[in-house]
Amino acid sequence: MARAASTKGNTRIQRQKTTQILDAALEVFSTYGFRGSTIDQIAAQAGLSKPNILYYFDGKEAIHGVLLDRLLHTWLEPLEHLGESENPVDEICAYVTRKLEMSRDYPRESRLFANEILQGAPNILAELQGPLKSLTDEKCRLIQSWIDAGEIAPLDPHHLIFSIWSTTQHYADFDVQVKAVLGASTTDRFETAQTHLDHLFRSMLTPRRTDGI
Amino acid sequence: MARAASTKGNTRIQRQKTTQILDAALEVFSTYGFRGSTIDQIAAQAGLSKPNILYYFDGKEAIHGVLLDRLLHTWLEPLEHLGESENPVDEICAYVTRKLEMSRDYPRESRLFANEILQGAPNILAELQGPLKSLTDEKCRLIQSWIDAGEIAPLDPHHLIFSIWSTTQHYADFDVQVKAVLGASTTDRFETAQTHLDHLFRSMLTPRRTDGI
DNA sequence: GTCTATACTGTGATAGAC
DNA sequence: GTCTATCACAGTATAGAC
Repeated sequence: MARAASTKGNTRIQRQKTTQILDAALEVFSTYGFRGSTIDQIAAQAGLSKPNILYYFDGKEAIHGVLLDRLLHTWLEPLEHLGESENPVDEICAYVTRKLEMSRDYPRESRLFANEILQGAPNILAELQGPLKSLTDEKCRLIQSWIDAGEIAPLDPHHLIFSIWSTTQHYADFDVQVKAVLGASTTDRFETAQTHLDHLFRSMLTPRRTDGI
Repeated sequence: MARAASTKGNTRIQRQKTTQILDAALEVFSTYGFRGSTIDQIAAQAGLSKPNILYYFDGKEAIHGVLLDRLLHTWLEPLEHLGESENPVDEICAYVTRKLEMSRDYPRESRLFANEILQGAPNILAELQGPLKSLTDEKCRLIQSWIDAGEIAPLDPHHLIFSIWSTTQHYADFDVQVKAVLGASTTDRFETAQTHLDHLFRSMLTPRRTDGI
């Protein structure tokens, strides 16, 4: 994977402009996808000239690559902290909450990731099969141990995680649809979603005496 | 919305080729997005020449428009049938199953839709705010009546629907990630998902005597 | 109706002045 | 280090032969 980042990060102004460009690129790439974005758009968004962008980065692909690199770190971080306290149900629900907060606070990152996966993950497939799979497998073993101890209801850990990812990221990736369907008064959609998702996963995770439903 | 479809559908061969082109375009658009796709790719996929494609459709956008039109009809159809039998919980779970089957059988349509929404729904925003919202609101009133009758647990109907859409479509839109994380033996992922999602929503929907969790 | 050849436009990237 | 001007190419679409 060509991940040729900007080699210019020495002076204060250089770091400032690099940040400025990456922020603009995140805005553009997350909205229009990689192919749908042009350097002109990024330049306009950043308030810089096109050649100036290309002075700081070795082309459009390089900017995209840097964004993806940073993204993966940010994205895996909440999952890494899963299981550091005691109560398993609360622990998983806290992870749900954290993921939903990320959809609210970093929707552009979520959409950048979604765009990449949707189109076959051409640039991060190796990371998915490597670091992401390792971390997920590790957390699935933890969840399985909670199941074996009877602390949460029996379920498939991998699919539980898929459900958490999909329901929370939906509020960032499909925000246009969410707002269209909710119509007026969408300002509290994240609060309502929080209550709903907490209820959803708590229902499923809480063990019951009568196992059969 | 420019929805200039092919006006050529009279002879047998014309209908055949139109279908052939639309199928090829669905394959390409769903994989690379609108901007990421070229007429060359569609032509190659369809086994036709580029000018031949443009003889049948008034440009790239027209093909995309026809696909989106057909998609919306297909996509809303399962939701329209929600509530035609008796048991509310089974009814909603059947809808979940139907949606999951669609992710399995029509992943390209799902990704085409996801691509469009993700990038702000430039071509179907009106349909989301109109037909989709109307239908969703109607079904939410139905769900609310089930809640009022105590037949399912109290919850937010809109967010329940969001959860159903996101969890089921995840298996089409994020299939690359699902397969990467599951690693080997991913052939039964839809069966496992089916069991998991049925359990997930059934847990949430089934009313309890003791209301507090 | 379908093809070959080609015009036109948008976009990524570079050269060279300042 | 940053800009203006420009190149080179890919991609949409059309003209005209057959």
